[in-house]
Amino acid sequence: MDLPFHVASHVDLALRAAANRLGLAERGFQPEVRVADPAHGDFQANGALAFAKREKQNPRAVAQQIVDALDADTQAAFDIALAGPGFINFRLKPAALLAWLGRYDSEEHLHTGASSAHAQQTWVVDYSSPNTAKQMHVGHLRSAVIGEAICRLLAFTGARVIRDNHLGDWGTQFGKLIYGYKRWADPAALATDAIEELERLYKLGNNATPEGSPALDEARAELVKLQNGDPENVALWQKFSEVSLAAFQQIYDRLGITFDHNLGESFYNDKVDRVYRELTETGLAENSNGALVVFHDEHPRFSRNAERPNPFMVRKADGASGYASTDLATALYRTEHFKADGIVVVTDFRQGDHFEQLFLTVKKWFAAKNYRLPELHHVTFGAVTGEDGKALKTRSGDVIKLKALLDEAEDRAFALVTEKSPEFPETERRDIARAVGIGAVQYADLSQNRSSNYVFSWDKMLALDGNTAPYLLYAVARVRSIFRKAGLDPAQPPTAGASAPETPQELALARKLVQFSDAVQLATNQLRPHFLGLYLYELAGAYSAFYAADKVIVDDPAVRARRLLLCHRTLIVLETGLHLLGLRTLERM
RNA sequence: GUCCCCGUAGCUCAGCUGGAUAGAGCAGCGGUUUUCUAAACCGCUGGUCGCGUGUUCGAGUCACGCCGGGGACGCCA
Repeated sequence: MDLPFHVASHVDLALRAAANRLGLAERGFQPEVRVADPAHGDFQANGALAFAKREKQNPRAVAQQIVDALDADTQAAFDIALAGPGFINFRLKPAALLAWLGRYDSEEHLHTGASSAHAQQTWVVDYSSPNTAKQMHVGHLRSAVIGEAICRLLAFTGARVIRDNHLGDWGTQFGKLIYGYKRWADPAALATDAIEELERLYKLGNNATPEGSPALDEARAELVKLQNGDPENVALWQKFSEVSLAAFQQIYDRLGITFDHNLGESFYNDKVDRVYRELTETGLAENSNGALVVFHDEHPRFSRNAERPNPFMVRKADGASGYASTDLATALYRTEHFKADGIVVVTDFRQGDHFEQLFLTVKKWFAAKNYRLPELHHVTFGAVTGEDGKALKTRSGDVIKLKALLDEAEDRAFALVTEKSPEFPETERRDIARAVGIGAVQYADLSQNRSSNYVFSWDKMLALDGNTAPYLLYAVARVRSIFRKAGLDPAQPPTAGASAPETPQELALARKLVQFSDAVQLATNQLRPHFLGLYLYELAGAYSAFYAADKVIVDDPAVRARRLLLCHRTLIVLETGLHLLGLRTLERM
């Protein structure tokens, strides 16, 4: 039989069919299939327990009944056993493992297998989103890294993904920047490191315009001129944006990120009037102290009756738009223009309230106007701290620039590569250092549950053991090394005549490989890339154990072919998975 | 005051819609290489899952209440 990519869903369907034949389905039987502890099997179904309890029957008897009613193909593919109070354990037989591995033999076929989950869907992912005229710093790292991984996971599972960089390119800071620029801009500095110079000019402008000073009035006048379309200031603002994007792109190139759009806040300037109008005419928004706000009275936090009311500020009392209004306009634009089925916004957890209010408002607004409502997800993440638990800073207390952080990662990785593989030519060591260093920084973010804070530690992320990028990249290099030494092309492994996995390490590795589909599904459904990272770590561990126990290049052709097959499938799954997380893989290291 | 996130081994962290004996890495102790990358592998040691009550056949996971850390709370984003 042909097992599908996602074997757990086959088990689920087979159990449902069996329950249906027994008439249990209409009484509410749910299989409850999940990946099992390897001690028990590959998958387990727990549904008989709850069902039997509800029906006041013996759970083991119910489970046995269902097992007996399973179709012949499923019975043939799995060793099936009852255990404990009524668990049904499924263990893929070696032949079935081999059949699955035979079918999913390339990154492309893995993608085909996974792509039904979000087929025909469009997802807009809003991530990174730095402010223009400033350098990206360490605080921008997580959104970029996590957001990119989520994009790749969604695309791998079949979605059309639109990467949208929602730049902070509009706001009061531009008055002060223009004020500073017009007085102190240094053309030479602008030519060499424009963004550095813009930061300097903003600081000068900010320091020169204290509260209540005439200079502040001048800066505000510059902002008003910009907002009213003054050609000189608009040209300056455009220059700031271009310079900023060019600087950001240098970072994005190193992280493997390419945005489809850079629709910043300024893009929505002319789209907020419609938001005001529709929220007012639908009665969702109201005037409060001169501002246009939305309350959500059903929600204790956002009710007008809350002890400290926290309304959603759609328009400020002075008539200016805030980010609530641009975010509302953004949600509408993504729905209407991109036809988004899902919208994902990746920001840190401190903006949780804002997005909760935003989504509540969008739901009511779209319902009132009869607009189609996409899935809305706010993907949050915790803070990055130093090993002292405090915000990450340089020794002198400054914010760490992202460029400097990535440079240091590469430098440290280069020192490691040079220590471990001094015989490699320097250009190759530099290249390896880029993949290992940047990958270590990315993977440190991705290997951990994004909800918690994470402690930034060079030693941990560059460690050669544990759940780190170097360990995973090393596993890839070891697989490739076997093919290289044997003079074989890993793109065309000689796996014909492979026998089914046999040794404990072969079986454990084969089982792990089949579970790739579960890891992808879990990581994508929950928008939590660390589930995939954890899986890859376990896979690399299973491979290392196999590597130590079972020699691949042996004389027996059937054994050699099956071990090469396992090596090859490990290679494509590891590489596919690492690429999904945004890492670059290596030939050797 | 209201709400959100976090609290699991000495340290850093996994633990998915409640499931079987709570798992890794580091640190500590002990092994493995005439054999495909030892940047590896294997074993041992290490836990009142912050505390309490409840729901359940079953709770690290759910509910409620405390304790501790971080955060948000009207015109910044």
